[in-house]
Amino acid sequence: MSISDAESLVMEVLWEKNPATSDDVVAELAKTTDWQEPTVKTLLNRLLKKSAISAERDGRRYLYRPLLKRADYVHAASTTLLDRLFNGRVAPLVAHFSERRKLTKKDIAELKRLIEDLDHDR
Amino acid sequence: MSISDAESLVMEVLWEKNPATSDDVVAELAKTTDWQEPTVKTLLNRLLKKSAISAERDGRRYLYRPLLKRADYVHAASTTLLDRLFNGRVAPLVAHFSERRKLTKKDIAELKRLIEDLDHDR
DNA sequence: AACTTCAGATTACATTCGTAAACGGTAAAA
DNA sequence: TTTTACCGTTTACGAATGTAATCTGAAGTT
Repeated sequence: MSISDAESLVMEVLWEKNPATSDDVVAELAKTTDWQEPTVKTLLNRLLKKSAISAERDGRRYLYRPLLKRADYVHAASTTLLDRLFNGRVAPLVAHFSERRKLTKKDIAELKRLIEDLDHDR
Repeated sequence: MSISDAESLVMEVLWEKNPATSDDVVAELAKTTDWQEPTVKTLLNRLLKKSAISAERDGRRYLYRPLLKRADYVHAASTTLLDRLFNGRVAPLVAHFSERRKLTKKDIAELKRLIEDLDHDR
């Protein structure tokens, strides 16, 4: 069962603030979307049904927590993209962005360090 | 108007064989999916409507050609993912795969060369 | 000229998604 | 204790998507 785009915005909020009440989530998403309260509640419920989050009663409300870890979600999404578009490999993606001149100086510096470190400790 | 997952498989075929008849596409996709002929034709029509491909009459059939370039599609999809998950930057994605030990030796070698080249010609 | 075939066009239909309104029960207030 | 408010639950509904069957018209065959 996969997380839709809209649902992933809710997950992002919970990854930032854990746990959160539905009001927290509504408030946070109001900053970046036009979603009404019922919309956010629907998304919370769909995520519950998918076991991507948990809900623990706290008096009259619930505290929602992410069950799915962000890193795992990121990994799944990234791997899917790499598989579909770059034969599952990272270097071709970097090459693509390089060709398009979309690597910032910062990117290049970071990549350099990364590669050096990798080369060393092995 | 965006290209759905199923539609993108049709595009991949057209990027490989350009132009292609619907039969070509059906035959090619039969290797990797269970799709019936009408399914593929529906997808071709939806892509036509989206102007992602063109159709030129050739006797009784059509020759289909991609209008959308693969590199552009790849770029749009990759950018969307980077923006949503890595603040729009490439290096953090590479770092993520590095942490997960998903960089192959080949990746590392290629990245090294890439970075060296980038460092030089500028 | 009538019959058949084949490709594209039209129609179909269940599911997921985005977006939200309406309902209902329990805690708080009067 | 009756009323109100609030929060979660249920229902809604159009658009997109995955998947395909059926219709139609023109081309080929007899």
